[in-house]
Amino acid sequence: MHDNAPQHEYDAFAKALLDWFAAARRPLPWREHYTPYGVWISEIMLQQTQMERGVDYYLRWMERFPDVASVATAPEADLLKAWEGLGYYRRVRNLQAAARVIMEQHDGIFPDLPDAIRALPGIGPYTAGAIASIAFNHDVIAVDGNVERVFSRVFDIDTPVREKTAATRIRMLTARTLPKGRARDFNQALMELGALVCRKKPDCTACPVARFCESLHLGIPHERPVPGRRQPIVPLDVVSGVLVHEGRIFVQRRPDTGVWAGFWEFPGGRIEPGETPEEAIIREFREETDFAVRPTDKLAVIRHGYTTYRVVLHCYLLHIDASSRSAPPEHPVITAATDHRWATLADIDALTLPAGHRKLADLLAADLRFAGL
DNA sequence: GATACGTGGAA
DNA sequence: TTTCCAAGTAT
Repeated sequence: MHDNAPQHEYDAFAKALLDWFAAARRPLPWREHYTPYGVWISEIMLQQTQMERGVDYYLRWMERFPDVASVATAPEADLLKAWEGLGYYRRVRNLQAAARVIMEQHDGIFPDLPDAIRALPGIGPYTAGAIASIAFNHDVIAVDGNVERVFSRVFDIDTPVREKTAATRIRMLTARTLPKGRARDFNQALMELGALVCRKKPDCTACPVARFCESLHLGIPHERPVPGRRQPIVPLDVVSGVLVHEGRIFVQRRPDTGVWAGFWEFPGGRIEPGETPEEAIIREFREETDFAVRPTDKLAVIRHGYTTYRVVLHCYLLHIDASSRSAPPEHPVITAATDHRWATLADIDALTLPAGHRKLADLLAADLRFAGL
């Protein structure tokens, strides 16, 4: 298709897409009946998150927090725990902030006007459009990564879709294609097509709108969308220490800003150039707690990534080094945290940990050496 | 516009 | 194993 195609061409595209969606739509829990609260939670949860992972979290969340009021009044730690493992934890805090705005400024009723939805914390242009259309069937677009991919192929857009010219064009094309009164199904159909058919490796033989697709006609759908500049991945070697003293494990709470804000963790940090992991963990504990520690065992090497880092996490079992001056166990000198605890494994299970540290905690729980803890 | 912000699945 | 990236937002 071309931008200057006649309107009936756009309409035919929309009809083919809607007919396909009616048959191919996946039965997802938030599609059983469209409630504003359910659509909101699902949309926030699925931001930059794969569908399969989202479903389990969604069902547990709805069980635990069935409405806006329950989110507004819940302890933040409970919300965070329910979100543990999903990533982008700022979403949780924004969720609660938005819930409180809805309770206080909208009488507890989820707003239906696009501008009012957009004004809520954590809701940007995509999510505002998604809620306004999917929950309320308002005639507004919802352009996410799927829609950008689909349209970059259908209209053979040869510049990166995130750059302004292409982004503006895609939104104009989406608005022109959207059939009045059908935004709920149309927006979901476009995303569903991107998720099931027009994927990174497109399955054009199964595509209901193949006859409209310019890049397919040119034989280059796999060359669309044109990738933008990507951030380099930074490899990082990190140490983490499980300090055991009198049957308890030392954990600390991260600051309220930055990555994993407010999360609990085993102390540690980056291995500096020229440093062994053992030297690094001793230094980190001295810096962060003023404890003198002695590594007694290497527990694991855990690989995980976060945002633009690829981390190798070297994990050590530690004890207080009686031969060195150390802060007393009950009075660490906390410099990198807002709180600390001498915890049992059951305590740790109930805290919220970053994924890498949660893996370490799970290893401890399965290790007979820690059976009494 | 660039960057911070997580995680695990897929290839 | 490494790389890419999935229903983005805030700053």
